[in-house]
Amino acid sequence: MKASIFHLFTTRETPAEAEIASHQLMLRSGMIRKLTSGIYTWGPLGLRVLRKVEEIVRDELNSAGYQELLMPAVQPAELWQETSRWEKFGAQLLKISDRAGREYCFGPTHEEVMTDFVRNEIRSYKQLPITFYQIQTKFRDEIRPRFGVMRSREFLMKDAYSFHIDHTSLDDTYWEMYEVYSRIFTRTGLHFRSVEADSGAIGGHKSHEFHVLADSGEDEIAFSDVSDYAANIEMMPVAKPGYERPAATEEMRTVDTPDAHTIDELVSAYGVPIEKTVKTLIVHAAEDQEADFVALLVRGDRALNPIKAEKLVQAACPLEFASDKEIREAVGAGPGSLGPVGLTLPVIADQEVALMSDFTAGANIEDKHYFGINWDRDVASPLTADLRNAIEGDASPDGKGVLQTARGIEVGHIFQLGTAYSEAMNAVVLGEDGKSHVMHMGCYGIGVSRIVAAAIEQNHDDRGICWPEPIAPFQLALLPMNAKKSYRVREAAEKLYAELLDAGVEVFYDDRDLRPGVMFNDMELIGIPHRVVIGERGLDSGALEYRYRKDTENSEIPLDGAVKAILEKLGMS
RNA sequence: CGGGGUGUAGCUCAGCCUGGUAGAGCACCACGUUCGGGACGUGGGGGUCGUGAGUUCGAAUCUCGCCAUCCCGACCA
Repeated sequence: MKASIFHLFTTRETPAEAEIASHQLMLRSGMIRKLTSGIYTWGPLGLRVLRKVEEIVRDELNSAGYQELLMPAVQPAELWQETSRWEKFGAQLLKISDRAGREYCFGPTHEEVMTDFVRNEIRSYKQLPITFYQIQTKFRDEIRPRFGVMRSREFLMKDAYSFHIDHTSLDDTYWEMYEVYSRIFTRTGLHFRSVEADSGAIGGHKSHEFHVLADSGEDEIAFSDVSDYAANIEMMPVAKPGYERPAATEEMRTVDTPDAHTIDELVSAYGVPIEKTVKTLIVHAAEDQEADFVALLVRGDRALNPIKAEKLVQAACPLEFASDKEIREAVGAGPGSLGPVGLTLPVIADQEVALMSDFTAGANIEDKHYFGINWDRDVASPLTADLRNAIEGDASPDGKGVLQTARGIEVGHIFQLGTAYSEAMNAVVLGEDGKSHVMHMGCYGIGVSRIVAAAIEQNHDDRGICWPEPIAPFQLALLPMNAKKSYRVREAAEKLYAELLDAGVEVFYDDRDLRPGVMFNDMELIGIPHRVVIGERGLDSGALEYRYRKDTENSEIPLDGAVKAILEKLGMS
């Protein structure tokens, strides 16, 4: 590709709207342009990267024997009503209607359409298992799109669906897909980690996420420092503490605490050790409960895990915190003065809280706390559950080692759906026994456009992007110095360019009449992995200059046999 | 949805407080000088100042509404 005919539009300044490195660099390099909130155009440069990622995904899935197809983006409401998701999916579902007033949505995912396709196509267990996939534009009306294509509303996704006669077959394909995903992410050249995950609203049984590791990631994952055990922090269980509750040593007493409405204030103003504090969170109760609210207790320095909390039978799902007003009406005191003693609401304590003694919590009286509270003596022992987030240093739930944490960007997710959709949509096949069987299903997603952003997040420096070679927009940048003035340079560059193209190299030949500094900066910004410079200086000594994007020093390549030497650098010989 | 911020040229921003008829840098066009790490000079094109109303002799500037956009939102108990 010649730069003179390629739309390269780089900027020196960082657009004000971009917060994180990948978003800034994608805008500065001209890979993407925003059309409107959460909706982006992929420019020629960005599209080359997107296509590279897509090709790796497609190639591995095809190799595994899965079949590509392409489904409509616009889907009729009736299909979604069959599974009740027309309502359940909520505001993320972009609903549209046609001229006759018929309702549709722009597909955020394709379980319904795929299940409909398969129930019409597949009649016999002999045709199973079968897996279809597509690479297609999805739309989810995110509450808060951000970070460019990292969390956009319109995005490119690979979604695959497998269909099975029974759960055993589903399990086989699930683990096969797990391996395929591992190969895909390995091939992109990114550092990733798979973790056990919450299957979330989609439901189902088993689920794993694949995360690209990056400090700016929105997800936190936890893993054992010695075993393979890893899970999203959302669902990482916390092991029951192995110790007994210490005996009470203090009497419970009421303390006026007008200055303490937060745990931090309690600690700083009254010298209470934070691990002796308990915070009380009031959430809405599930509809079938007698009480309207439930109190959840976690230690003052712990974070409530909302996923664990909403799985409690007593709590509403999705989790909803009580408002200030509701708390005052139900308890008689406001946030900042709440605690288990004298509380008339059902109480569920984190398992660790139940083992605390001599602790401090709000008195349910405005501006008062109880110090030296002990279970059984001052207040009945509560129901307990695992309610808090795991943190670094906790024992690994598999009993091996301690947990470490890292931040990640979720780029892949695989689920065992079971029969949730096939049952609702009556997707059945005839079995060996001559009877109808509801098919078992798996679904498997990869955020293709998100991978591009994640790759940059993981691979950049202060000069720009440092593409992993498998997904770089070009392999090599060929930069002639002052070609307009020097016939020799121009000739040599043109010749080398032609030879490299012949050899199948994806070369970006910068034939623009620009000062060298501009070329260097552009090439480093857009992150082309290999760079070859041709100048008068080098031609005099019979050499080309070579530099790898992540290096800081040049090396020389003899002009004689330069193509062969370059191919070696590119790993193509 | 709640809170906060911002809307002025393609981009980054100044001007607004204290009303007087729109600016800079980058980018773009032309010419010249430059030419191995984002050159310089001269000349030029480009903005109904988000939008609607109001106040005023006069509004980018003051007032109100609307729209768009960005950031934050259990961690408080």
